[in-house]
Amino acid sequence: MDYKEQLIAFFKDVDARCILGLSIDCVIFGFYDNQLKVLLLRWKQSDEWGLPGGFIYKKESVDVAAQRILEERTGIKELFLQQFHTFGEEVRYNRAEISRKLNWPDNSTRLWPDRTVSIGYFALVDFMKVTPTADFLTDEYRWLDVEKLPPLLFDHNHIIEVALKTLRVQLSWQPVGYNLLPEKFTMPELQRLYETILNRPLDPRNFSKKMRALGIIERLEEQRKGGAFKSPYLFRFDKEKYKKALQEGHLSFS
Amino acid sequence: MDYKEQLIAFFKDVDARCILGLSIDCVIFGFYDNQLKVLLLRWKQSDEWGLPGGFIYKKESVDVAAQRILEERTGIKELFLQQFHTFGEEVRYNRAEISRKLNWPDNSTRLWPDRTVSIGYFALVDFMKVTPTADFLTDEYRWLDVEKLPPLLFDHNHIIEVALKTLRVQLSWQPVGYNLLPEKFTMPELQRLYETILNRPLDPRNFSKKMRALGIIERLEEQRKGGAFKSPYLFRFDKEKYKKALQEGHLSFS
DNA sequence: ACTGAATATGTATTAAATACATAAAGCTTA
DNA sequence: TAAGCTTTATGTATTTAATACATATTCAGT
Repeated sequence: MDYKEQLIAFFKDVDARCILGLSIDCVIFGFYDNQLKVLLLRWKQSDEWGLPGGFIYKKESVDVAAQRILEERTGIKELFLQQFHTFGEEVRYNRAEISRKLNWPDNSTRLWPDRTVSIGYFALVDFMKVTPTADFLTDEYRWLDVEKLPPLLFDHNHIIEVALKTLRVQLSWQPVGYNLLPEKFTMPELQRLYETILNRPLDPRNFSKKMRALGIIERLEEQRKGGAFKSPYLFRFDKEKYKKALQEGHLSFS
Repeated sequence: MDYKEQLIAFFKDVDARCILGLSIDCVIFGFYDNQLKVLLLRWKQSDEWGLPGGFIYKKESVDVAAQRILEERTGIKELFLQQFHTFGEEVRYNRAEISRKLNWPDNSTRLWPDRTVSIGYFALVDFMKVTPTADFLTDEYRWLDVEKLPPLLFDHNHIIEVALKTLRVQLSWQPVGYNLLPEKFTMPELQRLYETILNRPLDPRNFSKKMRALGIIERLEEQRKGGAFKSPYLFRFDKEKYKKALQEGHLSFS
């Protein structure tokens, strides 16, 4: 089977098994090289980038579908995943244009409805734990800096903007930022993460004070050796205390 | 045409003109008698209550559809309306059960998909400006106290809970509460609104100080006469300043 | 004019956010 | 092996915001 035949078979399958006219788009955030990244994919046989997404099985909740899609693409099971907005503009894409850009055989590739409503989820993942797995629709996965995105397919630039805005609000509300770091991290790493997401510098003394006052991270005896300079202490996120604090509504961060 | 015929015709029309498997549910909040109310409807020929909702035309954005549905039902054009969550559980209702409860002719009333994903919007309206307009599907509209809701159809109790939670968070973030009051209101009225939504008492001196410090309401010379006691001053919401403050991100309220 | 029930308001206290500077560590290289 | 460079770690004073709290005023009704 060549690509075109595969495509046709794939969409036939999707149209049979999935809800029509409804999709999921995932904004997967990672943090690396002091920059906030989004995991994007390049469509087969094209130079077009877009968000990983997928469809919802007829017998599957939307949340479960989002989890499934993420797992398929990142290999990660446990992650911070949250619905943030549903995109229901009348015109979110031009079917013919998409077909052309993606080198799809013709408009009849599938029973595409004229429009698709898409439910947006964003995920916060530990960059290092992700092994993006391309499927036959995808040539390549790449982490791109959120500040330097090319024009993406569909309304994906807009979706990422909304996700980012939501992330910023949430960050000032609860310390979701942990999810972007490895299990053990240093205080400066955490600070740079916050600085990156909030897009402003923070004072190291005040930051450290505040984070530690939240009582949901613990400092380990261990230090990170091998850096060129003074060895920083490692910290670990205390999930138990975090959950407890969340339930009691004590968490807010500005 | 009797009701059953009307129903069949109606759903035939919906199925032809609207997106299948996707709906909108509106949680319309109002404030009256020192209580937060939700506008609910009683379905024709039944004792079952539920949220007003509707479907999205094939050529209509979801936001516009929500506005349209609200306007149809409340007569209000300008209102605070916001998408808050999309409900995509696999099982949100039992088609047979609903048909039975609503005395619909049989399961073939329409080409109902086995499931419907619903996009939730909530609206904040000035109770007094609303004239609920029943359509042929509806026997009655009624404002019910959010704290004393009967079991509703579908997952509507759940939807209201999520809306309420969102409203509380938003209230502590920006003073959306104005939208629930008439153009001119007194400080104690505003305070009781906040107390009701946040479900806790507030100190009148601190409350007044804080609200006035936000700089988005103005005290009028006018006082409300005729009450049995000391006449309270009237205040008015300054939309211009509010917008400006929002843009500059100055607004937060806890 | 007296009563009752709500309105209006100021100050002191506490807690949180902010501003700010220096010493210590660890690798590099001279 | 000492000096240098860069990063980490940390405390205190100041400002701002949140909280706690009590009394005089108004006006309809009697």
